[in-house]
Amino acid sequence: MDIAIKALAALAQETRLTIFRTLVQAGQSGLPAGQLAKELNIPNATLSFHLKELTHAELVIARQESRFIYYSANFVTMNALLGYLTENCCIEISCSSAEVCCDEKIS
Amino acid sequence: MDIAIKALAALAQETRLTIFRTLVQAGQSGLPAGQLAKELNIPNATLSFHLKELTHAELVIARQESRFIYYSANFVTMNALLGYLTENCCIEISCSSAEVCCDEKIS
DNA sequence: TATATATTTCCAATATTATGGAAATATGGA
DNA sequence: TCCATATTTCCATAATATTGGAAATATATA
Repeated sequence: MDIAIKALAALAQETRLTIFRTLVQAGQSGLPAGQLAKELNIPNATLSFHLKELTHAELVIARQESRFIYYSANFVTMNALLGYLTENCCIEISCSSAEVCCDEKIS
Repeated sequence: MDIAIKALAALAQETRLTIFRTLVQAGQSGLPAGQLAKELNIPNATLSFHLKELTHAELVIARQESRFIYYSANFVTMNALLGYLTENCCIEISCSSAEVCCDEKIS
């Protein structure tokens, strides 16, 4: 539950939801911070703050690559969140296995 | 997106997530405010505040019944939220129709 | 109408979050 | 080592959220 709350809180903010959606679209490889900042027109300091929040909620993964830091969406956590919400929405209601998307079996 | 953010923000808070989960378990009929307060051991004023937040986010529905006000989970909004998250998590990834639960076809 | 019960509003204190400029830090290449 | 680039930390400010006690409101029953 704590994990779910952290993830929900991380996504419940326009700037961060936009960042996350952009990263989802960018796929597994993700994007470097600078490019994100340019693309979304967000000051570096602000972006850094929000990326830290997302990373702390484990919704985003950072990896260093030469002098760039690439950020990418963490589909595992997103899956877990959807699973949690689905379970807690479906209790005692015949709920067909609301299968979750974005399995790790990708690439 | 605005709607999603409101719903996420509403659920991203321990007290409210607990309230919501309790209401989900209570099913369609829901629970009166007083019983919720007793059950969860939350001061009336605090509960009222959070119920207002949840109602404002359309995650909860209030209906008057004699002198009680029954609150119940709004499965339609919850479905929409799950749909939104699923879509925005699945872009460009072969994602089988992650069918949503809790359809309104109940009762 | 008077009374008991249910719920909300009001209020003030406290805590948390968001923002962006400027300075600091890290990294790789010349 | 020195320089340019990428990213983060630091800081102050402003905005927003959470909490619960007390008073106000609504509703049903006698």
